[in-house]
Amino acid sequence: MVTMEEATRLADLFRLLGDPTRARLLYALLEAGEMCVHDLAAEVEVTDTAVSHALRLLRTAEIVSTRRAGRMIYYRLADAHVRMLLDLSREHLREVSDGR
Amino acid sequence: MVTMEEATRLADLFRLLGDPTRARLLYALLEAGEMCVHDLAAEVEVTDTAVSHALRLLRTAEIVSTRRAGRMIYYRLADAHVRMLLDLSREHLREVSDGR
DNA sequence: TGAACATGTGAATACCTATTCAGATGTTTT
DNA sequence: AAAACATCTGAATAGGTATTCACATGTTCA
Repeated sequence: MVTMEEATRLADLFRLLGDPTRARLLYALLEAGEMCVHDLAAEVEVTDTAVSHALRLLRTAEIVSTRRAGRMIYYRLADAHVRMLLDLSREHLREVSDGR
Repeated sequence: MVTMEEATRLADLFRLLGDPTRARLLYALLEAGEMCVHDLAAEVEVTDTAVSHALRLLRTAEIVSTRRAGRMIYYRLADAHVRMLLDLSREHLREVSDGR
């Protein structure tokens, strides 16, 4: 069973993935493994500031984690569950798309 | 690789799951298999109208599908991918919660 | 120490969206 | 046909949020 509180937290999780910028950031990380803010901004084609705001939300929710190296901060997906979630979703979408 | 268009569609998918009402509806369906609008409204504790609006979004996105039986319309999760996605997410959340 | 670089922060705006209300559609029952 | 029921629809409002701008923080290198 899923309690109301649990449903709220699940919705919170999904809502974080439910933004094009954040989704692109996460899939970029899924592919690359690790990236710094500036490179993520270039890849996703938004400003550094927007990326920073987006990453903060993902960091707070423990969807991504960080590693500092000099003045750069490298971001990566937090754990295997997140990777599986992104992977499964992408697969789902591609199979659904096939049927068109 | 994930194209920009694909990322947009993935975000669209996640955004639909990223609302407490819709999340509760989906997890109710994951458990029960099939439910009519009125029972869903009772389970999730919102008005029939709000449920109807929510279900329309999920239906349009092919996340749920329907079956008419008399004057009632039964909703169910559209496919196995959706069920896996919900299941995996719930598992993720529960494991993360353990670490507190 | 100071300049250049990488990232983070806070406030403001503009857009999006969930819910509500009133009423419409379609279905069954008598 | 009319009443009762189940669901849907459209418009309006209220609340949330992504982006931008200006600036702050922290780090390296000369």
